[in-house]
Amino acid sequence: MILDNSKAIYRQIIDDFKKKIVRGELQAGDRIPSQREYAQTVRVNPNTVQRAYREMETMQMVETLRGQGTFICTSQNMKDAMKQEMASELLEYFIVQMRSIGFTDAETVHELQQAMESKGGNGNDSV
Amino acid sequence: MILDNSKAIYRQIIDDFKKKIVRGELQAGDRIPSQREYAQTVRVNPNTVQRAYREMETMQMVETLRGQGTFICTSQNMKDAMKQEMASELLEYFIVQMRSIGFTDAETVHELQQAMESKGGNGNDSV
Amino acid sequence: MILDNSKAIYRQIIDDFKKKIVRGELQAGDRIPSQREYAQTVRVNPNTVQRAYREMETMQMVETLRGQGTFICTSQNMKDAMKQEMASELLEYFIVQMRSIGFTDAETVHELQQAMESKGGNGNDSV
Amino acid sequence: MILDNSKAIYRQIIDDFKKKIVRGELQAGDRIPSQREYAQTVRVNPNTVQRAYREMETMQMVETLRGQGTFICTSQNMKDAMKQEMASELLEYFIVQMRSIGFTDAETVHELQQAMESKGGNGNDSV
DNA sequence: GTGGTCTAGACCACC
DNA sequence: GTGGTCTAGACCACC
Repeated sequence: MILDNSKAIYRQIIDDFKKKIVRGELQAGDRIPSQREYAQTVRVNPNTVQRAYREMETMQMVETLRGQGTFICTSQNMKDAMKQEMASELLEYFIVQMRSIGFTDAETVHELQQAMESKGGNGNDSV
Repeated sequence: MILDNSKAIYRQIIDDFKKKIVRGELQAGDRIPSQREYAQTVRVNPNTVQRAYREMETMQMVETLRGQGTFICTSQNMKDAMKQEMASELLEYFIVQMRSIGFTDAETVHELQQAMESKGGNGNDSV
Repeated sequence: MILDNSKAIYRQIIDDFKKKIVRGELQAGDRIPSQREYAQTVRVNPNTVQRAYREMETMQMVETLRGQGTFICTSQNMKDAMKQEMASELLEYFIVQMRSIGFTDAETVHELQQAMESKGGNGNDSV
Repeated sequence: MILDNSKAIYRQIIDDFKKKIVRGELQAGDRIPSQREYAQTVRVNPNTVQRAYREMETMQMVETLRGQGTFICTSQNMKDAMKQEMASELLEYFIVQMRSIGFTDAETVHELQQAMESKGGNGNDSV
């Protein structure tokens, strides 16, 4: 994972796990690295990792089993909510930026459809 | 302007000027801050600013008159090209991200149209 | 390579590579010295060499592969253009100087032809 | 006068006077600056200027009248010789460079004639 | 004041 | 090892 300073590091850590869960790279029951491990690989202060893990526990994204480690425990509902939340952020950013450089909403939709075609379908549209 | 470390500083400076030009905040003939001024306000080394300005000169976004300053000199063609380039980047990022979290292209278009409505038109669609 | 202060060092470096390419001493695919190596041999700051290399990259004279080095990548078209550009500079300088010391153009041509003979052909004129 | 370090400074000083004489900017009888004046305006060590002036005196390009200054004293013969010498240097350099970038002598002559035309006659060819 | 060049040296990413 | 970015600061040329 690559960190930047656009937002707090612990937030970036959480968002990274969210992405992996929504994308299906991590599933309920999967073990994630220990805080110590994680802190070492990402070169981040262990306290920062602890804060991220604690918040994920509060949100019920993960659960910690003493002596065993930390595990993903997202329900389907939670995954759906996270997916919608991430989509909202992407949509918000996309709309604001396109408007700010002078595209009308209609133009933006048109450009989007064209770009999707030229980039090839994502396979989900096929029968 | 706020800097992060997601990309090189000199690149961020260039992109910021591009945005301002495409948005019409800066027009051909406008003088931009001197290298030293700019460096002071964004707290960056003058050499870094100079690199950004030099590359903008190469791209013919600006022209510099020694002893006088640096001036915007973008043609309409160049503005159009920059607008399209910026749109392409936004589209690319948006499409890739939405696909990666499991939206089909059709769903993405639908979500976009809904989000646009709920955020209010951008004024360009109205009569 | 010998540096003087008639023009910027980075320009002299670029011009030296141009000459070598036009003369065929360097060909597409050839690796040129690393920035550090070059800086040491000509006793110049690595940053100055990097600026020269970077501008050559922009001009598409070379391409750089991070971690591997910098390589000549001039097309035949580019070589022809560089050759003509160098010739133009030489011609411009020669004509201006000869005129300034009082030679008519006809006299200059005559002097040139005489000098060529006395210096021996360049081998390309012979049968 | 602009100095570079391509050759010894005193040589550059002499050559500069030669040029001015051959071009007619300086004529026999004209007074040139005192050594002290010259050293100040060109920001050069007075000893260097002295060496240049002394050599010009030896060559009989100038003569120094005690208490009055230094004066140009070139004969027509000397001017012709200097003109020819300067031409030789220009020719030598031009021929070598054009050959080195791959022009045959015939091509060089052709390019020269074309360049002379496109730059307009020097006025000496007219009736 | 303005921009242009250069040095010295740090730290990073990729190989 | 390679190139890429950035800082700090000097000195120059043009206005």
